[in-house]
Amino acid sequence: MFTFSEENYLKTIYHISSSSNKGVSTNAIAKKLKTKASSVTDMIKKLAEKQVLVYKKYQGVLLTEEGEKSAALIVRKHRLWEVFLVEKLNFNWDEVHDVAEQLEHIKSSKLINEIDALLGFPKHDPHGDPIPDSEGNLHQIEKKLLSTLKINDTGICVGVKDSSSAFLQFLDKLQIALGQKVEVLEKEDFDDSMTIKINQKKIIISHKIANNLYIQKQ
Amino acid sequence: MFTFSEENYLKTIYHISSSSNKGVSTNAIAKKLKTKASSVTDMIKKLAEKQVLVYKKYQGVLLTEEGEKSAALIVRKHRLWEVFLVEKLNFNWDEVHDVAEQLEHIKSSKLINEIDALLGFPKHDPHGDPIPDSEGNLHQIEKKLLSTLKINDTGICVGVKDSSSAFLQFLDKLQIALGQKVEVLEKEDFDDSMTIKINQKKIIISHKIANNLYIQKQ
DNA sequence: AATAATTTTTAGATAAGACTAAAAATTATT
DNA sequence: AATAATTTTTAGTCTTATCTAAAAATTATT
Repeated sequence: MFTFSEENYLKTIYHISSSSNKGVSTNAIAKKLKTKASSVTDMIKKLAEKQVLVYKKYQGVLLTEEGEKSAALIVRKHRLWEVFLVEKLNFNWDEVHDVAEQLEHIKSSKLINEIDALLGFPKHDPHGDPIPDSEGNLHQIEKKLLSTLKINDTGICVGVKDSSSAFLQFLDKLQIALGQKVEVLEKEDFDDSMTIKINQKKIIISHKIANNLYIQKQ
Repeated sequence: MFTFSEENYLKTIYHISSSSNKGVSTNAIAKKLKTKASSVTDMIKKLAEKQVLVYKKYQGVLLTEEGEKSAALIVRKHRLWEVFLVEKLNFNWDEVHDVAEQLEHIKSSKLINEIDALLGFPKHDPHGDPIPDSEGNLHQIEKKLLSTLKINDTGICVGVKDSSSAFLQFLDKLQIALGQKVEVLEKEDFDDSMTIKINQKKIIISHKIANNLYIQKQ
């Protein structure tokens, strides 16, 4: 069993290592957790003793198989709670993060399995991120950033890279939602903006937007 | 905002003072929280500084109006979560306590209000205990212990005094549930056992059982 | 009312998790 | 290869919430 704080470290290391797959640096962890490098060093030692990660001084850390599973199960809980909040409790997708951040630490396997069942065993959270199964395995779908598509490419909007409240609310305003079909009509070399057709409408979006929307190509 | 631990103290003091209505002693708190009297003294001082209770050395404590409201809102969360677990997630009434004990500390007024609405604004938890409203007000119904009824008295089973897993499971075995009509047929002076009619059946129950079942008299 | 028993408080210690400041190791730059 | 810049670790401190042991106050008993 892990403490609140240990779980947050595990989850953070899990997220960082998914994007790089070499040792996760002390500073990277500190930055994500908004804490100090010295605090990270302390906690890393503790987690290494608990065998959930491998730590060599100055070399960063890597999760062990057990650590990765534990982390995935926390992420699983986080994402299932997010779906629950949106599907059952009328939360908007930009309101769920902070609450899920608390709910993910509740210890009860029956609880999370029943939530899973109540929701019909969803595979993705409201931001399109995959939900690990009860063994901690994750099934990633193939997706690309909208910014990488070429003119006339089409696809389905399946996720967001940036899930900040500000970005999500902006998408709401543009009436862009996951599941919608997207077609690239034009690309502007000057500022990398794009004209796309989405939700029956033709709109111009900046590179920053296109670079934070995941598309599943057809 | 209160810490986890502060909330547990508040809740405990709230529960103890509801049954006595004079100063709550250090020892009583320590006993309920399974901690030491010295720890209680420390925490009491902290809570007194936060103005949620009044503390005079050697005199026990009393919640202030603010403290009572805060405590009631924690109890509200606890009981709403219990209803949720039973009504929506297939928990049995003897399985809900430990999980609700965790969930009651989640901070989000939207969350608890939506849960309340999802459940249809229930007034009682699965053990028959009243759920404080969002202002922290509690509407107690009139109820008596079954053991105090006389021969030929009838009523509705509305709550349990002891909500230990063991007792609840025992009631399940006897097929006794809240909402059922009860009639007292006989009382045995020798051991204070009773013969009652409940759920279409005539059964004999010990004093200990009768003394832990609340009845609303008709 | 004096003594005994109990309750409560104080004093000092410990563990978890965070911090600052300084030292040590690593990486980058000239 | 030497120095500079950066990263990481160590050492020591702080806060929260707990504990034990002893002292102080209250309550009960003779």
